[in-house]
Amino acid sequence: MRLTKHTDYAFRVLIYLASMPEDRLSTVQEIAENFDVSRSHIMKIVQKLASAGLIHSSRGQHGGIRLQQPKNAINLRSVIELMEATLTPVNCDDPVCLINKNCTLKKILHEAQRQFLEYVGRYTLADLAEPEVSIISLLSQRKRS
Amino acid sequence: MRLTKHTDYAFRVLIYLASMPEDRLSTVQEIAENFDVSRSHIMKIVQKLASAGLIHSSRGQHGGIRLQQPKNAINLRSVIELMEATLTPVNCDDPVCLINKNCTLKKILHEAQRQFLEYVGRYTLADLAEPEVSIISLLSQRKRS
DNA sequence: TTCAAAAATGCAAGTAATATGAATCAATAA
DNA sequence: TTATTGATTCATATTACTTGCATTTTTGAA
Repeated sequence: MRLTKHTDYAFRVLIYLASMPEDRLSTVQEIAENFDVSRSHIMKIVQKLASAGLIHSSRGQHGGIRLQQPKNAINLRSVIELMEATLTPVNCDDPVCLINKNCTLKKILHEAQRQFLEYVGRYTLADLAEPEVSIISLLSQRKRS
Repeated sequence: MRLTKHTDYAFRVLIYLASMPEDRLSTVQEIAENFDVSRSHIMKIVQKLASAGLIHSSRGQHGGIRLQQPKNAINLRSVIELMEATLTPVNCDDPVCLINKNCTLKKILHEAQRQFLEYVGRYTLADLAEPEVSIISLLSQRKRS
């Protein structure tokens, strides 16, 4: 009962990009170094985010990535739904549960899950950015140490 | 983002027991056969449920297991909290996230998780039992086929 | 007292999902 | 044409989950 690290990283990448000046392009390399994770790994997350239209990427020299949408248009729920492979709380079919048809439990759990997502869906990336704390400064602190 | 099968099985076991006459003792063997899962596996789930006081077990010949509490006293939330190893939506410390301290995301996700549990907590095992559909009959159907 | 049934426990291993990285390809601007 | 950067593919590591086997302990019944 935990989000995958992919989802976690996706949020971190988005927050990172959101903390940058809008016109600045970041690179996968740069993010990977700051997060201390391999380039290819971050790339996978970036790929998904890009193919979903959340971030924009451009190749070539002086290429890079940036948010494609305004911060307040990137809903947290959509990020979770994009990144998580499974979002159903139980799998009644493996192994098949004979109570299945009239199962109230399934309904309850699904509704609870729906409420989870509904709540998260009230927020956007804009709600995560805390202007008074620059992430860039935090990251540069790390480099110094 | 899914409950473990342990939790799933725990619910199935509890529903099974709840469908039995109160004075009847079921055995792990019997449940394992009906669910088509190994005895030892069901045993582990039963162990946890027993040590938490949800079901009562007695050894020896003519021993077995049964609910220890009335159906309406067994809260679904407590079952989840008992069975799930991790109930925090994200792990900000692995790898450590530098945004950590002022992270609004963490707060949002935790609150969403809280709402999930709060909702599930409104129901008890009694809400899952559907008297008009006997589980026992469903199970015997399976045996026939 | 002995025996059989049942839970309790510990050990080991299989399996699937997740997480990670290396290497290579393709595009683009200087 | 070359350096930079995203895109893609492949392989592997790791972890959590799942399962089964073997043995022990308890308890009621013969």
